[in-house]
Amino acid sequence: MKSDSKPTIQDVAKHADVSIATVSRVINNQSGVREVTEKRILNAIKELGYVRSAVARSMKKKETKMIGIIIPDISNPFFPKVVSGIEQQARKKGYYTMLSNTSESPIVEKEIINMLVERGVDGIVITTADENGEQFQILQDQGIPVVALDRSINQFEFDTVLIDNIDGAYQAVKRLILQGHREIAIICGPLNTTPGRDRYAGYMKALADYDIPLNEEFVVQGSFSEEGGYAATLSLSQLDAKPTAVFSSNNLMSIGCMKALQDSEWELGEELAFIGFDDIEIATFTKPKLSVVSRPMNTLGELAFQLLHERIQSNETFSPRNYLLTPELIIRESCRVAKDD
Amino acid sequence: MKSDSKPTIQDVAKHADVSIATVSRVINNQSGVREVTEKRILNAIKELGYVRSAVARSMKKKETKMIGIIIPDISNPFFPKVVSGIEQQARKKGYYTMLSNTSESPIVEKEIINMLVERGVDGIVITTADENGEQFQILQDQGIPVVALDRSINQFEFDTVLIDNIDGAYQAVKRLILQGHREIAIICGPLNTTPGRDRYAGYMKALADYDIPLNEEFVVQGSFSEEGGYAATLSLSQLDAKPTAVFSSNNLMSIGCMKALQDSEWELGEELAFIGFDDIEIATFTKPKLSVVSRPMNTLGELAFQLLHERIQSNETFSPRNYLLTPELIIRESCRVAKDD
DNA sequence: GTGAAAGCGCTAACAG
DNA sequence: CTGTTAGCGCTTTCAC
Repeated sequence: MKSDSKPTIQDVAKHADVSIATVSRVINNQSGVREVTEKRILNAIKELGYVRSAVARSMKKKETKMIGIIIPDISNPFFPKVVSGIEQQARKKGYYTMLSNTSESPIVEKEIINMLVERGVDGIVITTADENGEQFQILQDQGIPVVALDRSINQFEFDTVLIDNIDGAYQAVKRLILQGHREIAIICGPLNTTPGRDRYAGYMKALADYDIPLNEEFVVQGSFSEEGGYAATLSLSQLDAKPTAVFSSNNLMSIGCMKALQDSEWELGEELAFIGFDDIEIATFTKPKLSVVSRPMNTLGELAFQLLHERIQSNETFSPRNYLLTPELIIRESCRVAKDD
Repeated sequence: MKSDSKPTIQDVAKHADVSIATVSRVINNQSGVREVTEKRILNAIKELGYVRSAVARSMKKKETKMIGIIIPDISNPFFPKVVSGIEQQARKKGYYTMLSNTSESPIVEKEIINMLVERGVDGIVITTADENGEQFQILQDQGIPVVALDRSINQFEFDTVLIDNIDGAYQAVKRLILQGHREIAIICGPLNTTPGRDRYAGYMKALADYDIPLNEEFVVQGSFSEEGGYAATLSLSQLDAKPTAVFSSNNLMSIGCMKALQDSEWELGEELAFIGFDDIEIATFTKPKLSVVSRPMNTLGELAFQLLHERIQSNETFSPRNYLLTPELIIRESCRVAKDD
């Protein structure tokens, strides 16, 4: 049925000749309505094309059944995978998700957080663009449950679901070392992020454990992006004494790295071994195929929602839970080469 | 300030010793409030940690400043790009977006549409999973503006922003023909979707224009996914008389196709030319590099929001606008080979 | 079983 | 300039 203004519960009540209370009972599947009455109401609803207003409902019930998801880079395939995990669980529990993208901008992130608070979301899962920011104050003040995913949040006590980045990087670099490499470079991400810092730490730890002195020329840095990886690799390629192996801190950077390799005359394989953090689509199309550190992305998302949901449900406050998931080293071909043999 | 229940406009009014109307004026940046008063109110807001409830506001104003975005596959990199375009424009106009993923399920899509209607979104941009479905009835009934992106919607008159799929496929296949190929296969997407159908139509048209008879063995079909492309390519590879060129209808399918090529002994290059619809990350990592049909994804999104916004703003109804954007053929290496020379 | 009525927090006349 | 007041559409006691 078409009509100018959307029908309300009032209209339905009038049409079915009952009170709005009864209509409310029906649309909320509450018992205690005679079957005939219910049928009459259901009929009126259909005829009028009535849709219950979630806005009014939220107003009354003080819950929106919406959770916000904030990610820093929708173009990074890692996040869609994680988001799927969250969504899947959320749907099961009757929650809907609002996904927003900050493009790594703390300013945008702050705006989005405020927006979500205004909109009254029941909780937020966030991979922040600024781990030290003050933008979370409002969430704490308003008592909105938050789960930090993949990147921790300082100065605020939220639940966290992180990856053991140190271990992941450590395993990768260790592998490189055990294959005989000693000239191992790292393409670092931003060191003001947990993943950036920790992956670097894992690299350092591996070197230390195997008594390999740090060559500062082999530590290059960039943003978590293709461009970042490209520039870093290029600078590495211009070194007089090039490394024999490279560890890349991020999937996008790995792609940039591969492109740089193509553009310079530096060849993967004999000349250069490689392991990257996070699996990527191109990994099996390069020659040799890329070895990578892989993360359980779906699980990450599922777990994050579970923690969030527990907090939304519970009235009591309890101290933050911190989960650390273990990544897995997937060996393909790019680290088979032992240079010095 | 922490407090148990969130402060309301009432609390602020009391705290600043004014009426709620005045507070409302201030938080809405309306003129006509003495500066001292305003300061007092601003102060109270800060002290109380007050946040305006968008729920209550929406209830009163009958607008939510939210638009819904519905996409069928968040893992397909095409969509994040499009979504970025939408978001960018939306943010400029003060709208926020709710992104939902149907995973190509019409059932989920229907649920999401209902959810968005209940939530009172001001408009919807959708790439539907079911072009013939009835799920749009409710949108029409409620008078909610809709823009169909990338896939048209039958039986309902919504604005559309589409790609000229026929032309894109036509150009690609024509190119293959002009290089000397006559045994050209197509990996089709689902023929109950516009893109699937139209790309097939473009293929047929090119064959017809150049008097190449259709070989039905060269027409294989699958879902718009890696698996779909993989299976299709495999079946092609088992033909006694294999094609000398393949046109793939979708980015994910192209990836599957490449994987299948690796797994069979069928080699891109001398043996086989290739062009795929949509550019992909791996395109420059295969040997030879892949030629592709590329689409202006960002523009697609931007345009979609613009159309939507015009409708949201306007009170009058006007007949649907249909945009058709032109894709571009990017020639790399995978179609240089002319078999019969 | 069903209805009447009181708000949820806000905006927007309308008064003063 | 500022305050009073009437809803927006719904859920939820509390009566009957």
